[in-house]
Amino acid sequence: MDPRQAELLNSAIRTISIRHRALAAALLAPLGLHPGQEVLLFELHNRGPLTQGQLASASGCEPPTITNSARRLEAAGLLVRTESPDDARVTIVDLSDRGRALLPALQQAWTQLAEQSVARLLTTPPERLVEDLSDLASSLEAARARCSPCSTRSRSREPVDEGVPDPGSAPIRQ
Amino acid sequence: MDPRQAELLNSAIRTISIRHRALAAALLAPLGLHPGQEVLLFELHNRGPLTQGQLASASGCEPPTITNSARRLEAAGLLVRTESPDDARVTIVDLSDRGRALLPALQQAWTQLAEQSVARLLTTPPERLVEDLSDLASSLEAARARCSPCSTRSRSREPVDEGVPDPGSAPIRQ
DNA sequence: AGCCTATGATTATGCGGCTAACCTTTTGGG
DNA sequence: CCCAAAAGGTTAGCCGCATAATCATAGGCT
Repeated sequence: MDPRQAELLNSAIRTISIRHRALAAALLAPLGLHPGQEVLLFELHNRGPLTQGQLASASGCEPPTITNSARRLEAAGLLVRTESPDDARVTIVDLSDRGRALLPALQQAWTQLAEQSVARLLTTPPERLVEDLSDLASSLEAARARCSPCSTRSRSREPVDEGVPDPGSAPIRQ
Repeated sequence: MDPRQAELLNSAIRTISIRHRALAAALLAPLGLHPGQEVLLFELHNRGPLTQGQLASASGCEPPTITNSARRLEAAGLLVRTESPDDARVTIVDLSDRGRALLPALQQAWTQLAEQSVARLLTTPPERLVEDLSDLASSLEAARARCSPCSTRSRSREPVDEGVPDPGSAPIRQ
């Protein structure tokens, strides 16, 4: 791919990520929520009580993220976490009454977010934009699915000897 | 806007943000970089030495973010920060030799990121996707510019009565 | 039964990003 | 000339999100 096009694509995605999140923050703040938290509430609303693992995959993030976010939302009184009676490992999370009461306003904020996001489009019909974004989202999800099984290989208890860890081949860590 | 469409739009943007970042992390890790850091290096490469403030607006994030990221990149030896001789307040940041040496590999990773992002598109021509994403990015940038100067006034606020500090009207903070 | 693995969740740690508050240096009036 | 306002950065604190390591329970297999 042309490096110029690549740069355009990556930069556009970065801008969209940051600005959409900022807009979400502004619209969710009156409801006492941070961006990302609303997704958990929506998933619980649409699918009913969920295991934290289910909530993780439903919301597209990793289990530790759910642990922390669910804890905060529980402290805020918006959801309840209970131990499963069937399996002592799993914790089931569900909306609380306060959480449920928040949903209409949340739905409204969610709609405003989308409206304001596309309000200044110059050349793109919103319907086509949604289709293209969904297509891109699927493409990225597929890329992830293809890359993931390679690294998540046969986890035997015996630690695999990887040789000498390359000192320059990992992200900076301070 | 139709709530269904709004949900599709917001969810797609969320998925794109998370997955694109994850893919970037995977491609940048061999170079010792985290997603977001490459942007600073590219900007310095394309525009020459910059003030941290200029770097902030060029990279689309806030000054405190630059302070921390630039510090880490300096610690990694990829860039240099020097006090401006003209103005004791400003610090000028520029690529180091090591940072410059990293650019070709960075350019390659950046291109791979874009290629892999669009590799599984089903119905969307990549050129159109780039155009639409750029349009959306501009729209969101414009929304930000519009919301920033005015203090959220013009809308009629029916839900919350301004006057008593509502204990639930700010993001959850623990 | 006994062990070994798989699974669900949590802890620890780190990064990018943000806002609010603060410090320092410049600058612009009176 | 001096002092107040503006401008550039940093600090402190928080959140979402991630990976790696750990803990605890469930399940399978001999």
